[in-house]
Amino acid sequence: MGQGDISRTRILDSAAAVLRQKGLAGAKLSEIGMGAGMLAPSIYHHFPSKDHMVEEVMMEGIYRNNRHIMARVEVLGPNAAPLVRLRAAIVAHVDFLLTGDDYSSAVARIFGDIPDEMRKRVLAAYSSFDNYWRDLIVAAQADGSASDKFDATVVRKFLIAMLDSCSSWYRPGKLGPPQIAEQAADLLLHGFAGKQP
Amino acid sequence: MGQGDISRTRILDSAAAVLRQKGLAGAKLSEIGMGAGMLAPSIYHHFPSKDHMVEEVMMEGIYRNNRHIMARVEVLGPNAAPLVRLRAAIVAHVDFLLTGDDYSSAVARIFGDIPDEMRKRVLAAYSSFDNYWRDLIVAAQADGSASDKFDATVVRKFLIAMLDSCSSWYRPGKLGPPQIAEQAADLLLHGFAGKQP
DNA sequence: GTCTATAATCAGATAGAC
DNA sequence: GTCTATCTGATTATAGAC
Repeated sequence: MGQGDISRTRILDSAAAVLRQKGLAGAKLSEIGMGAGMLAPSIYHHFPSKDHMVEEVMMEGIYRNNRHIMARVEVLGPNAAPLVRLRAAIVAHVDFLLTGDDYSSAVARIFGDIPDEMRKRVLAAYSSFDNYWRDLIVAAQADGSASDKFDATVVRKFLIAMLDSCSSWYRPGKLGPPQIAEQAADLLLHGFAGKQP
Repeated sequence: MGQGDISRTRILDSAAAVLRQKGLAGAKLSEIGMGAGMLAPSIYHHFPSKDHMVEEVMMEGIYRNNRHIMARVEVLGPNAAPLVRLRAAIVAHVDFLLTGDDYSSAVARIFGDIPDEMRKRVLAAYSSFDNYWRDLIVAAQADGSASDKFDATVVRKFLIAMLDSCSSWYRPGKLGPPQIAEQAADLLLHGFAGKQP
Protein backbone atom coordinates (compact mmCIF):
# COMPACT_ATOMS: atom_id res chain seq x y z
CA MET A 1 0.00 0.00 0.00
CA GLY A 2 1.18 3.48 -0.85
CA GLN A 3 1.25 6.45 1.50
CA GLY A 4 -1.89 8.02 0.04
CA ASP A 5 -4.05 5.17 1.25
CA ILE A 6 -4.57 6.35 4.80
CA SER A 7 -7.81 8.23 4.20
CA ARG A 8 -8.94 5.48 1.88
CA THR A 9 -8.54 2.99 4.70
CA ARG A 10 -10.27 5.32 7.13
CA ILE A 11 -13.24 5.47 4.77
CA LEU A 12 -13.41 1.70 4.47
CA ASP A 13 -13.19 1.31 8.24
CA SER A 14 -15.97 3.80 8.72
CA ALA A 15 -18.07 2.18 6.00
CA ALA A 16 -17.68 -1.25 7.59
CA ALA A 17 -18.77 0.12 10.97
CA VAL A 18 -21.81 1.92 9.57
CA LEU A 19 -22.82 -0.95 7.27
CA ARG A 20 -22.61 -3.36 10.17
CA GLN A 21 -24.85 -1.24 12.31
CA LYS A 22 -27.30 0.28 9.83
CA GLY A 23 -27.43 -2.09 6.90
CA LEU A 24 -26.94 -1.22 3.26
CA ALA A 25 -29.77 1.23 2.69
CA GLY A 26 -29.26 2.78 6.11
CA ALA A 27 -25.60 3.51 5.49
CA LYS A 28 -25.54 7.08 4.19
CA LEU A 29 -22.40 8.44 2.56
CA SER A 30 -22.66 11.46 4.84
CA GLU A 31 -22.39 9.28 7.94
CA ILE A 32 -19.59 7.19 6.48
CA GLY A 33 -17.71 10.35 5.55
CA MET A 34 -18.27 11.78 9.01
CA GLY A 35 -16.72 8.69 10.57
CA ALA A 36 -13.71 9.15 8.31
CA GLY A 37 -13.39 12.84 9.14
CA MET A 38 -14.64 14.27 5.87
CA LEU A 39 -17.84 15.21 4.05
CA ALA A 40 -19.69 12.90 1.68
CA PRO A 41 -18.44 14.24 -1.66
CA SER A 42 -14.82 13.75 -0.64
CA ILE A 43 -15.39 10.02 -0.69
CA TYR A 44 -15.57 10.22 -4.47
CA HIS A 45 -11.95 11.18 -4.63
CA HIS A 46 -11.16 7.67 -3.34
CA PHE A 47 -14.01 5.55 -4.74
CA PRO A 48 -15.97 5.84 -7.98
CA SER A 49 -19.30 4.98 -6.30
CA LYS A 50 -20.94 3.77 -3.12
CA ASP A 51 -21.30 0.32 -4.64
CA HIS A 52 -17.59 0.05 -5.36
CA MET A 53 -16.82 1.02 -1.80
CA VAL A 54 -19.33 -1.44 -0.36
CA GLU A 55 -17.96 -4.22 -2.53
CA GLU A 56 -14.49 -3.58 -1.21
CA VAL A 57 -15.77 -3.82 2.36
CA MET A 58 -17.40 -7.14 1.52
CA MET A 59 -14.26 -8.55 -0.07
CA GLU A 60 -12.11 -7.41 2.82
CA GLY A 61 -14.56 -8.89 5.34
CA ILE A 62 -14.53 -12.25 3.61
CA TYR A 63 -10.78 -12.21 3.34
CA ARG A 64 -10.25 -11.33 6.99
CA ASN A 65 -12.70 -13.86 8.32
CA ASN A 66 -11.33 -16.55 6.06
CA ARG A 67 -7.76 -15.88 7.08
CA HIS A 68 -8.55 -15.70 10.79
CA ILE A 69 -10.45 -18.97 10.87
CA MET A 70 -7.96 -20.86 8.75
CA ALA A 71 -5.12 -19.69 10.98
CA ARG A 72 -6.89 -20.86 14.11
CA VAL A 73 -7.62 -24.25 12.57
CA GLU A 74 -4.31 -24.87 10.88
CA VAL A 75 -2.34 -24.06 14.01
CA LEU A 76 -3.66 -27.36 15.35
CA GLY A 77 -1.40 -29.19 12.96
CA PRO A 78 -2.21 -31.64 10.20
CA ASN A 79 -2.99 -34.54 12.51
CA ALA A 80 -5.73 -32.93 14.58
CA ALA A 81 -9.01 -34.83 14.57
CA PRO A 82 -11.65 -33.45 12.16
CA LEU A 83 -14.03 -32.71 15.00
CA VAL A 84 -11.36 -30.78 16.85
CA ARG A 85 -10.68 -28.76 13.72
CA LEU A 86 -14.39 -28.07 13.22
CA ARG A 87 -14.76 -26.94 16.81
CA ALA A 88 -11.80 -24.61 16.43
CA ALA A 89 -13.37 -23.09 13.34
CA ILE A 90 -16.70 -22.52 15.10
CA VAL A 91 -15.06 -20.92 18.11
CA ALA A 92 -12.82 -18.77 15.92
CA HIS A 93 -15.74 -17.54 13.82
CA VAL A 94 -17.85 -16.46 16.78
CA ASP A 95 -14.89 -14.99 18.56
CA PHE A 96 -13.90 -12.99 15.50
CA LEU A 97 -17.38 -11.55 15.01
CA LEU A 98 -17.82 -10.63 18.66
CA THR A 99 -14.36 -9.27 19.23
CA GLY A 100 -15.41 -6.54 16.89
CA ASP A 101 -14.36 -7.00 13.33
CA ASP A 102 -16.70 -4.61 11.55
CA TYR A 103 -15.85 -5.96 8.12
CA SER A 104 -16.91 -9.54 8.72
CA SER A 105 -19.99 -8.42 10.66
CA ALA A 106 -20.92 -6.13 7.78
CA VAL A 107 -20.72 -9.07 5.39
CA ALA A 108 -23.13 -11.10 7.51
CA ARG A 109 -25.46 -8.14 7.81
CA ILE A 110 -25.80 -6.87 4.24
CA PHE A 111 -25.10 -9.94 2.15
CA GLY A 112 -28.78 -10.45 1.37
CA ASP A 113 -29.27 -6.86 0.24
CA ILE A 114 -26.50 -6.20 -2.27
CA PRO A 115 -27.29 -5.93 -6.01
CA ASP A 116 -27.23 -9.13 -8.03
CA GLU A 117 -24.13 -8.28 -10.03
CA MET A 118 -22.17 -7.52 -6.91
CA ARG A 119 -23.43 -10.66 -5.24
CA LYS A 120 -22.04 -12.80 -8.06
CA ARG A 121 -18.57 -11.42 -7.52
CA VAL A 122 -18.80 -11.55 -3.73
CA LEU A 123 -20.08 -15.09 -3.92
CA ALA A 124 -17.12 -16.08 -6.05
CA ALA A 125 -14.75 -14.72 -3.41
CA TYR A 126 -16.81 -16.40 -0.73
CA SER A 127 -16.61 -19.81 -2.34
CA SER A 128 -13.19 -20.66 -0.98
CA PHE A 129 -14.50 -19.89 2.48
CA ASP A 130 -17.58 -21.99 1.87
CA ASN A 131 -15.46 -24.86 0.60
CA TYR A 132 -13.31 -24.71 3.68
CA TRP A 133 -16.34 -25.19 5.92
CA ARG A 134 -17.64 -27.94 3.67
CA ASP A 135 -14.34 -29.78 3.93
CA LEU A 136 -14.33 -29.52 7.71
CA ILE A 137 -17.85 -30.92 7.83
CA VAL A 138 -17.31 -33.71 5.31
CA ALA A 139 -14.05 -34.74 6.98
CA ALA A 140 -15.82 -35.22 10.30
CA GLN A 141 -18.41 -37.40 8.63
CA ALA A 142 -15.84 -39.42 6.68
CA ASP A 143 -13.92 -39.90 9.88
CA GLY A 144 -16.96 -41.39 11.58
CA SER A 145 -16.90 -38.83 14.35
CA ALA A 146 -19.99 -37.09 13.02
CA SER A 147 -23.26 -38.61 11.96
CA ASP A 148 -23.59 -39.00 8.20
CA LYS A 149 -27.34 -38.83 8.39
CA PHE A 150 -26.93 -35.08 8.04
CA ASP A 151 -26.75 -33.44 4.66
CA ALA A 152 -23.43 -31.60 4.63
CA THR A 153 -24.84 -28.59 2.79
CA VAL A 154 -27.77 -28.21 5.15
CA VAL A 155 -25.43 -28.43 8.14
CA ARG A 156 -23.17 -25.80 6.65
CA LYS A 157 -26.02 -23.39 5.92
CA PHE A 158 -27.54 -23.79 9.37
CA LEU A 159 -24.18 -23.57 11.08
CA ILE A 160 -23.05 -20.39 9.35
CA ALA A 161 -26.42 -18.69 9.76
CA MET A 162 -26.39 -19.49 13.46
CA LEU A 163 -22.87 -18.24 13.99
CA ASP A 164 -23.32 -15.12 11.85
CA SER A 165 -26.34 -14.08 13.88
CA CYS A 166 -24.43 -13.48 17.07
CA SER A 167 -23.08 -10.09 16.09
CA SER A 168 -26.65 -8.84 15.75
CA TRP A 169 -27.85 -9.86 19.20
CA TYR A 170 -24.78 -10.10 21.42
CA ARG A 171 -24.36 -7.47 24.11
CA PRO A 172 -21.51 -7.57 26.62
CA GLY A 173 -22.78 -9.03 29.88
CA LYS A 174 -22.10 -11.91 32.15
CA LEU A 175 -21.11 -14.04 29.17
CA GLY A 176 -18.15 -12.84 27.11
CA PRO A 177 -17.24 -13.75 23.53
CA PRO A 178 -15.28 -16.86 24.59
CA GLN A 179 -18.24 -18.25 26.51
CA ILE A 180 -20.66 -17.57 23.66
CA ALA A 181 -18.23 -19.24 21.28
CA GLU A 182 -18.01 -22.34 23.49
CA GLN A 183 -21.78 -22.56 23.78
CA ALA A 184 -22.11 -22.34 20.01
CA ALA A 185 -19.62 -25.16 19.53
CA ASP A 186 -21.21 -27.36 22.19
CA LEU A 187 -24.67 -26.73 20.82
CA LEU A 188 -23.73 -27.53 17.24
CA LEU A 189 -21.52 -30.50 17.96
CA HIS A 190 -23.29 -32.17 20.87
CA GLY A 191 -26.74 -30.64 20.90
CA PHE A 192 -28.94 -29.03 23.49
CA ALA A 193 -30.12 -32.39 24.78
CA GLY A 194 -26.67 -33.88 24.97
CA LYS A 195 -25.09 -34.53 28.33
CA GLN A 196 -21.45 -33.56 28.15
CA PRO A 197 -19.12 -33.38 31.14
CA MET B 1 -63.56 -8.38 8.46
CA GLY B 2 -65.87 -6.41 6.25
CA GLN B 3 -66.42 -6.93 2.54
CA GLY B 4 -64.19 -4.02 1.50
CA ASP B 5 -61.11 -5.73 2.79
CA ILE B 6 -60.36 -7.89 -0.22
CA SER B 7 -57.99 -5.48 -1.95
CA ARG B 8 -56.49 -4.59 1.39
CA THR B 9 -55.64 -8.24 1.92
CA ARG B 10 -54.30 -8.54 -1.61
CA ILE B 11 -51.97 -5.64 -0.91
CA LEU B 12 -50.72 -7.19 2.32
CA ASP B 13 -50.16 -10.53 0.59
CA SER B 14 -48.22 -8.84 -2.18
CA ALA B 15 -46.23 -6.77 0.31
CA ALA B 16 -45.29 -9.87 2.30
CA ALA B 17 -44.10 -11.62 -0.85
CA VAL B 18 -42.04 -8.66 -2.06
CA LEU B 19 -40.61 -7.89 1.39
CA ARG B 20 -39.57 -11.49 1.81
CA GLN B 21 -37.77 -11.52 -1.49
CA LYS B 22 -36.36 -7.99 -1.78
CA GLY B 23 -36.01 -6.75 1.78
CA LEU B 24 -37.37 -3.48 3.15
CA ALA B 25 -35.53 -0.96 1.00
CA GLY B 26 -35.91 -3.15 -2.08
CA ALA B 27 -39.66 -3.40 -1.72
CA LYS B 28 -41.04 -0.59 -3.88
CA LEU B 29 -44.66 0.42 -3.60
CA SER B 30 -44.91 0.14 -7.37
CA GLU B 31 -44.00 -3.54 -7.25
CA ILE B 32 -46.23 -4.24 -4.29
CA GLY B 33 -49.11 -2.52 -6.05
CA MET B 34 -48.41 -4.46 -9.22
CA GLY B 35 -48.68 -7.71 -7.31
CA ALA B 36 -52.01 -6.58 -5.97
CA GLY B 37 -53.31 -5.53 -9.39
CA MET B 38 -53.11 -1.77 -8.93
CA LEU B 39 -50.70 1.14 -9.21
CA ALA B 40 -48.68 2.52 -6.31
CA PRO B 41 -50.84 5.52 -5.35
CA SER B 42 -53.89 3.33 -4.95
CA ILE B 43 -52.26 1.70 -1.97
CA TYR B 44 -52.81 4.94 -0.05
CA HIS B 45 -56.51 4.42 -0.17
CA HIS B 46 -55.98 1.41 2.11
CA PHE B 47 -52.91 2.38 4.16
CA PRO B 48 -51.71 5.77 5.40
CA SER B 49 -48.04 5.00 4.63
CA LYS B 50 -45.61 2.34 3.59
CA ASP B 51 -44.47 1.98 7.19
CA HIS B 52 -47.99 1.31 8.42
CA MET B 53 -48.38 -1.35 5.77
CA VAL B 54 -45.04 -2.96 6.60
CA GLU B 55 -45.85 -2.96 10.28
CA GLU B 56 -49.08 -4.79 9.59
CA VAL B 57 -47.20 -7.44 7.61
CA MET B 58 -44.80 -7.86 10.52
CA MET B 59 -47.57 -8.21 13.07
CA GLU B 60 -49.46 -10.67 10.91
CA GLY B 61 -46.29 -12.69 10.35
CA ILE B 62 -45.59 -12.92 14.04
CA TYR B 63 -49.17 -13.81 14.77
CA ARG B 64 -49.32 -16.54 12.14
CA ASN B 65 -46.03 -18.11 13.08
CA ASN B 66 -46.88 -17.97 16.76
CA ARG B 67 -50.26 -19.57 16.26
CA HIS B 68 -48.94 -22.27 13.96
CA ILE B 69 -46.15 -23.32 16.29
CA MET B 70 -48.27 -23.26 19.42
CA ALA B 71 -50.91 -25.39 17.72
CA ARG B 72 -48.35 -27.97 16.68
CA VAL B 73 -46.91 -28.12 20.18
CA GLU B 74 -50.11 -28.05 22.16
CA VAL B 75 -51.66 -30.84 20.12
CA LEU B 76 -49.18 -33.12 21.86
CA GLY B 77 -51.14 -32.72 25.05
CA PRO B 78 -50.11 -31.39 28.44
CA ASN B 79 -48.12 -34.44 29.43
CA ALA B 80 -45.68 -34.54 26.53
CA ALA B 81 -42.03 -34.43 27.54
CA PRO B 82 -40.39 -30.99 27.28
CA LEU B 83 -37.90 -32.25 24.72
CA VAL B 84 -40.68 -33.65 22.57
CA ARG B 85 -42.47 -30.30 22.74
CA LEU B 86 -39.28 -28.42 21.83
CA ARG B 87 -38.67 -30.72 18.88
CA ALA B 88 -42.22 -30.21 17.67
CA ALA B 89 -41.73 -26.43 17.83
CA ILE B 90 -38.50 -26.59 15.84
CA VAL B 91 -40.00 -28.79 13.17
CA ALA B 92 -43.13 -26.65 12.98
CA HIS B 93 -41.12 -23.44 12.62
CA VAL B 94 -38.97 -24.70 9.76
CA ASP B 95 -41.90 -26.36 8.08
CA PHE B 96 -43.95 -23.18 8.27
CA LEU B 97 -41.22 -21.02 6.76
CA LEU B 98 -40.47 -23.44 3.96
CA THR B 99 -44.02 -24.30 3.10
CA GLY B 100 -44.25 -20.76 1.95
CA ASP B 101 -45.69 -18.37 4.44
CA ASP B 102 -44.53 -15.04 3.04
CA TYR B 103 -45.49 -13.15 6.18
CA SER B 104 -43.31 -15.06 8.60
CA SER B 105 -40.43 -15.16 6.12
CA ALA B 106 -40.75 -11.40 5.68
CA VAL B 107 -40.45 -10.95 9.43
CA ALA B 108 -37.22 -12.93 9.52
CA ARG B 109 -35.86 -11.02 6.56
CA ILE B 110 -36.55 -7.39 7.41
CA PHE B 111 -36.62 -7.38 11.19
CA GLY B 112 -33.14 -5.89 11.41
CA ASP B 113 -33.97 -3.06 9.03
CA ILE B 114 -37.18 -1.54 10.33
CA PRO B 115 -37.16 1.90 12.03
CA ASP B 116 -36.57 1.98 15.77
CA GLU B 117 -40.06 3.10 16.70
CA MET B 118 -41.62 0.31 14.68
CA ARG B 119 -39.20 -2.20 16.13
CA LYS B 120 -40.32 -1.35 19.65
CA ARG B 121 -43.91 -2.16 18.81
CA VAL B 122 -43.03 -5.26 16.79
CA LEU B 123 -40.78 -6.45 19.59
CA ALA B 124 -43.63 -6.06 22.06
CA ALA B 125 -45.82 -8.27 19.90
CA TYR B 126 -42.92 -10.66 19.45
CA SER B 127 -42.34 -11.05 23.16
CA SER B 128 -45.08 -13.61 23.69
CA PHE B 129 -43.49 -15.66 20.94
CA ASP B 130 -40.08 -15.24 22.47
CA ASN B 131 -41.40 -16.22 25.89
CA TYR B 132 -42.94 -19.32 24.45
CA TRP B 133 -39.58 -20.47 23.10
CA ARG B 134 -37.90 -19.55 26.37
CA ASP B 135 -40.39 -21.64 28.31
CA LEU B 136 -39.83 -24.63 26.02
CA ILE B 137 -36.08 -24.34 26.52
CA VAL B 138 -36.17 -23.77 30.27
CA ALA B 139 -38.63 -26.62 30.75
CA ALA B 140 -36.26 -29.04 29.04
CA GLN B 141 -33.44 -27.93 31.30
CA ALA B 142 -35.57 -28.07 34.46
CA ASP B 143 -36.66 -31.54 33.44
CA GLY B 144 -33.07 -32.71 33.22
CA SER B 145 -33.45 -33.78 29.62
CA ALA B 146 -31.32 -30.90 28.39
CA SER B 147 -27.98 -29.76 29.67
CA ASP B 148 -28.19 -26.77 31.97
CA LYS B 149 -24.69 -25.72 31.11
CA PHE B 150 -26.26 -23.72 28.28
CA ASP B 151 -27.51 -20.21 28.82
CA ALA B 152 -31.19 -20.31 27.90
CA THR B 153 -31.10 -16.94 26.19
CA VAL B 154 -28.06 -17.80 24.10
CA VAL B 155 -29.67 -21.06 23.03
CA ARG B 156 -32.86 -19.26 22.07
CA LYS B 157 -31.04 -16.63 19.99
CA PHE B 158 -28.91 -19.18 18.19
CA LEU B 159 -31.83 -21.51 17.65
CA ILE B 160 -34.16 -18.91 16.18
CA ALA B 161 -31.45 -17.39 13.97
CA MET B 162 -30.60 -20.82 12.63
CA LEU B 163 -34.19 -21.74 11.91
CA ASP B 164 -35.08 -18.34 10.43
CA SER B 165 -32.24 -18.57 7.97
CA CYS B 166 -33.66 -21.48 6.05
CA SER B 167 -36.13 -19.45 4.01
CA SER B 168 -33.22 -17.49 2.56
CA TRP B 169 -31.20 -20.46 1.33
CA TYR B 170 -33.63 -23.32 0.84
CA ARG B 171 -34.37 -24.37 -2.71
CA PRO B 172 -36.59 -27.35 -3.51
CA GLY B 173 -34.39 -30.35 -4.31
CA LYS B 174 -33.76 -33.81 -3.05
CA LEU B 175 -34.56 -32.68 0.47
CA GLY B 176 -38.04 -31.32 1.10
CA PRO B 177 -39.24 -29.12 3.95
CA PRO B 178 -39.95 -32.08 6.26
CA GLN B 179 -36.40 -33.42 5.86
CA ILE B 180 -34.84 -30.01 6.46
CA ALA B 181 -37.01 -29.61 9.54
CA GLU B 182 -35.89 -32.98 10.89
CA GLN B 183 -32.24 -32.18 10.29
CA ALA B 184 -32.65 -28.88 12.12
CA ALA B 185 -34.20 -30.62 15.10
CA ASP B 186 -31.59 -33.37 15.19
CA LEU B 187 -28.77 -30.88 14.84
CA LEU B 188 -30.01 -28.62 17.61
CA LEU B 189 -31.05 -31.32 20.03
CA HIS B 190 -28.39 -33.98 19.51
CA GLY B 191 -25.61 -32.20 17.66
CA PHE B 192 -23.61 -32.87 14.55
CA ALA B 193 -21.28 -35.21 16.42
CA GLY B 194 -24.06 -37.06 18.18
CA LYS B 195 -24.77 -40.63 17.19
CA GLN B 196 -28.50 -41.14 17.08
CA PRO B 197 -30.16 -44.27 15.75
C1' DG C 1 -7.50 16.10 -1.10
C1' DT C 2 -11.30 18.41 0.77
C1' DC C 3 -14.57 21.77 0.39
C1' DT C 4 -19.19 24.38 -1.22
C1' DA C 5 -22.52 24.41 -4.30
C1' DT C 6 -25.69 21.91 -7.31
C1' DA C 7 -27.42 18.56 -10.37
C1' DA C 8 -29.75 14.14 -11.17
C1' DT C 9 -32.44 10.42 -9.57
C1' DC C 10 -35.62 8.02 -7.39
C1' DA C 11 -39.27 6.63 -4.24
C1' DG C 12 -42.78 7.92 -1.00
C1' DA C 13 -46.66 10.70 -0.68
C1' DT C 14 -50.58 14.01 -2.21
C1' DA C 15 -54.30 16.24 -5.32
C1' DG C 16 -57.90 15.80 -7.89
C1' DA C 17 -60.31 13.70 -12.15
C1' DC C 18 -63.12 9.79 -13.21
C1' DG D 1 -61.59 2.57 -5.45
C1' DT D 2 -58.28 3.39 -8.97
C1' DC D 3 -56.22 6.37 -12.07
C1' DT D 4 -52.87 10.34 -13.98
C1' DA D 5 -50.13 14.01 -12.76
C1' DT D 6 -47.39 16.21 -9.54
C1' DC D 7 -44.89 17.40 -5.31
C1' DT D 8 -41.54 16.61 -1.70
C1' DG D 9 -37.64 14.96 0.41
C1' DA D 10 -33.72 12.37 0.75
C1' DT D 11 -29.45 10.62 -1.25
C1' DT D 12 -26.14 9.58 -4.70
C1' DA D 13 -23.20 11.81 -7.63
C1' DT D 14 -20.86 15.83 -10.23
C1' DA D 15 -18.57 20.59 -11.01
C1' DG D 16 -15.45 23.50 -9.88
C1' DA D 17 -13.23 26.62 -6.24
C1' DC D 18 -9.49 26.45 -2.89
